[in-house]
Amino acid sequence: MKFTNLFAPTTKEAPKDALLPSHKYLVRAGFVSQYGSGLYNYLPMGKMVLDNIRDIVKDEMDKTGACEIKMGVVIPADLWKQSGRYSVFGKELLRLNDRKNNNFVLGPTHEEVVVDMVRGKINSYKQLPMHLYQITTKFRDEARPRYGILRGREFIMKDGYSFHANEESMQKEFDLMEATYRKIFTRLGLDFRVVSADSGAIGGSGSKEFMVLANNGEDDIITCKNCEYAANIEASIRAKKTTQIEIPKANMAKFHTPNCNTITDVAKFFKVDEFYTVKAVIKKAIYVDKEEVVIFFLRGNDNLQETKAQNACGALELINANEEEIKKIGLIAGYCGPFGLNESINFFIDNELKDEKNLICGANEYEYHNIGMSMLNFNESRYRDLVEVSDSDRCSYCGGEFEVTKGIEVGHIFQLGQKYAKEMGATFLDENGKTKPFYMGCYGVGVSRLVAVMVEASHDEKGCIWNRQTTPFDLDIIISNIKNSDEFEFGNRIYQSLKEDGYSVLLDDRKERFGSKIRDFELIGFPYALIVGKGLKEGNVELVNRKTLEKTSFSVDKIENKIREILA
RNA sequence: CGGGGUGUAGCGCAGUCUGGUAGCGUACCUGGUUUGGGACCAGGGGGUCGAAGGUUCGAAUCCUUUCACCCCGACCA
Repeated sequence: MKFTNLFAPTTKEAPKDALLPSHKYLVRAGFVSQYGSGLYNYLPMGKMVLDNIRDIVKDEMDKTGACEIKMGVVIPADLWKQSGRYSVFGKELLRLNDRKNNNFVLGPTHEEVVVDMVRGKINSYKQLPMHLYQITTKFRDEARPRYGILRGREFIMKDGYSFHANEESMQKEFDLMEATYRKIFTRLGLDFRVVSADSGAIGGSGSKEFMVLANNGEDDIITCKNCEYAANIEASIRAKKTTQIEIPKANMAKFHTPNCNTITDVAKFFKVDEFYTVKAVIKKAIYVDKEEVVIFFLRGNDNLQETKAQNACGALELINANEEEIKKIGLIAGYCGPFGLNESINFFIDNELKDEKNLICGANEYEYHNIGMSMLNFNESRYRDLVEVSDSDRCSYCGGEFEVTKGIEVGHIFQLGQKYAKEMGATFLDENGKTKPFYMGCYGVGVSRLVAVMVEASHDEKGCIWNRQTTPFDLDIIISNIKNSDEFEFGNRIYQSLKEDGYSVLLDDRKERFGSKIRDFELIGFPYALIVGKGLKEGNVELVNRKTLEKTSFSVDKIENKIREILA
């Protein structure tokens, strides 16, 4: 490709709203351009990178025996109603009507479509397992798109769906996909961690996320400094919290505690550690058809993990309850405790409080707390894991210290089980001729997001630094001055020769000054540049390594073999 | 969805308070001189000032409505 034929509008200045390096450089170097909130065009080089990533993903997927398909973007709402997700998915699901006023959605994910596709066509255990995947555009109407293509509304992902006759087969595929994803991200050259994750609205269990560690990540990751344990904070577990501080032994009693509506005040009042107090977090849970106030009880020195809390009560969403709502059901903010609650009130208690004694908690009476309380006699179903793990906690596997880091999610694999097949009536006959819903797994890779992640993981103050796996071109041949006929001819000759042998080269034949060309090379970030310039008079050209910015001089008769050797 | 901000040439911005011929940098076009780190000289093109309505002799500027984009938060299979 000649630069004069390439549409690559580079700029000196970044768009004012670009914050992250990946956003700035992808726009400045002419890889992508924005045309609406969370909507981006891929310019030629952006498309090349996207295709390079796509090819790696496809290659590894095909090796596992999965089949590539292509499902539509516009989906009849009825399919989403069958699975029940039409009402559950929330505002990220863009709903629209056609001319006949029928409801449709733009596909944010394709479980419904793929189940509908195989329903009635795969009807025997002999046809299983089967894995179908696609690499295509999705749409999620994000509340707040940001960070360029890292969190766009329209994006490209690889989503695969596997069908199985039993759980073992599903788990085997899950493990195969974990191994496959490791290969994909390793080939891309990324530093990633596989973490336990929350399954979110998609449902299912035992999901794992693939996280690229990055300061600009949107997810909090807990990693153990000592062992392999790593988890998204939404799903992380810890060794049970303990304390050396003396137990405030006391008989059950009620105390007048004026002005003690925070845990700090209560602990101070009784001169005990916050560890021995019970915190009540009052939330309003939103369900498909109703709302209710729910209370979550934790240790005074723990914080509520909202995703865990949401999962505990099965709500679509948790919001803060306001004072009026709290009052209305007879609760007193600041003095709320688990004992003596009205039977109609829904509440959950953190697992770690189970059977604990000598606790201080609100008495559900204005300015009164109970002391010497024991967490006995609550129904087992009240107990859930609710705490937010922090870096002061210890690993439940090895006792090691935790570290909290930021990560960008680039892959997520789920064991869906029979959820979708049951809801949508997708069944097969097993060995005994019995009707069974499929077991399913689903597996996603954020292909367009990876374009940004590659830059986020590899750039410097001058621009992008692409690796050989993803770069649009391996080599940029810079003709310093196209009016110098020797330079122009030599540049063209070596370009033709390499191109004919299938090397990925770009010839910068623009009528620009040397400075512009070298800066564009650094901004765009091809792995290598060949400078054909003033050294040519002495029979020399220079090879530049983008990563190190080192320039090495070679004689004109050796350079081509050298390049062939490097790019081999 | 809550709080805040910004819309003026392709891009980055000034002008708005205090109404009076729409500007600067950069990019672009033409000619010339340059040619190893984003050159210089000369000439030139490009705007319904986000949109609609109002006040006024006169609106980028004042008033009302509206749309878009961005930031913080909530949210994010």
